[in-house]
Amino acid sequence: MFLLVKQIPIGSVSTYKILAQALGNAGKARAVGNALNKNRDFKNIPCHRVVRSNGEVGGYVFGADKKIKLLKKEGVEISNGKVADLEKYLHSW
DNA sequence: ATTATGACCGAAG
DNA sequence: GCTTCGGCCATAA
Repeated sequence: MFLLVKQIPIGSVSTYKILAQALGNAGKARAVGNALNKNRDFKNIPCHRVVRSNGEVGGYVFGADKKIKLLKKEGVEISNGKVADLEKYLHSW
């Protein structure tokens, strides 16, 4: 799964749900988020590009605000703690 | 083995 | 909009 997250290009995001599907484990989004949380290999993995299916940024080890800032920095529009246009920035496999 | 927790999701009220 | 609930799975104690 880490490889998948690593593949997310700059300026794009993905959701826990989609990530789960990409792994062939639809409906196991919770496990995905859990894994990211525990591992938090921000050295290798851009966890900040993974958001909730409803567009909310979700959580982040260093705080959701940092996550948002990073995303905005990469060109993803965030408004009110949510991705402005999820469809546009969504990256899926 | 069992229990509890969590960066989740969808449906229902 | 909101909250609650049931269901999912991985990890830790």
